[in-house]
Amino acid sequence: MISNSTIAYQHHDHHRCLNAALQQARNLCNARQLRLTPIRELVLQAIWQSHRPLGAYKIIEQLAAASGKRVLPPTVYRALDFLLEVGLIHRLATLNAFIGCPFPDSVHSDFFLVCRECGSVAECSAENVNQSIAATAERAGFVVESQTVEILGLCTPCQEVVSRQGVDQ
Amino acid sequence: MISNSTIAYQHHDHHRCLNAALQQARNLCNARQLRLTPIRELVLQAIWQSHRPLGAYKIIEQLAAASGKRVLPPTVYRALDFLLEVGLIHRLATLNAFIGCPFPDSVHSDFFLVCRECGSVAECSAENVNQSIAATAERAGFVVESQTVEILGLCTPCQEVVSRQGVDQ
DNA sequence: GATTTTTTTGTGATAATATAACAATAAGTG
DNA sequence: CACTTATTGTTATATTATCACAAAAAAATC
Repeated sequence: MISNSTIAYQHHDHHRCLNAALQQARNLCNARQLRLTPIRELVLQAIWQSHRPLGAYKIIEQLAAASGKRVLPPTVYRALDFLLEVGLIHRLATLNAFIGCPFPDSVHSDFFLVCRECGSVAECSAENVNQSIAATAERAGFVVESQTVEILGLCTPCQEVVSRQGVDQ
Repeated sequence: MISNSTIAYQHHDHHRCLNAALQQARNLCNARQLRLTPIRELVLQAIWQSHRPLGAYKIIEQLAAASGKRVLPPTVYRALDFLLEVGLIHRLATLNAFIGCPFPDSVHSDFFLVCRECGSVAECSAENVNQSIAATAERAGFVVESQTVEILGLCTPCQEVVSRQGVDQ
């Protein structure tokens, strides 16, 4: 299992996440002769502000607030399309929002653990999940091409918070 | 594994699906003292026109075309909310569309096999998938509350069609 | 280095999906 | 019947996403 769940839900020096992500993105684009233009990098940066997924219009607000750039929807969506294509970000279908990929170098079909309390999302790549899906699909005569797996629940820190609230009531 | 994949993707007498679904819905609502009002039933009927998921605005068109009813979005969305709540339909996050539940009586956490070629969707309930997800989530210290699993690929009949097209080119 | 081609971005308009707020009606209850 | 609750009607609007075409920037070619 590959996962960033131990980091995503805990207090941590998030600048390191951000910087690592940006550096990885630059390296990856360099290696593949892709252009990480200023807008694309700004969008990626906005998304990596936290481990909470960000909607396209929130990104627009972010860019306006942080860098004074006023970009319009098509520009942001084009940057998002690029980042999705390259694998630097993912789109969460259940949230209509985007999140940075912590391990963009390895090809993986992954799933997401969405905490309903703090909103943070961790990404997991687990072979047994992929295999059980593929096996079950096969039994139905179905050939898998891509999968969307998004799990809603509670991360470790929020489990405590919620159970305390339960006790208090 | 519970699944309607053998029916959904094949030619079949779909009236039986439709009638069975409507009858199940009436029984279920009766048993639970819920009101399957005309609009709710019409919406359910529209959704069960096929095994292809239907968007909310397509449902509105359907109702206008089939029964001459001109309903507005909030009405349809309220009917959809009711049907979702009761478990008579599901919403597919990747498609922003709704599909009838073939086995609404049993509580299940299920996943969906979406054929990219014909658009039909089968529903599967497989314990091994749920277990592998739960187990992997647990390893990440995450408590699962609900899950969204949508698989895109090719159903059995469409595999043949697509491979023939490949040969022809 | 100037010209051409390709890629990327800007801009206005609009499509597609979904909800808020409040009024009107219908159904259930004492 | 009077009253309460649940459901539907209606207007307006929020949210997410795309189309079409012009402008600008970068890359490729001569």
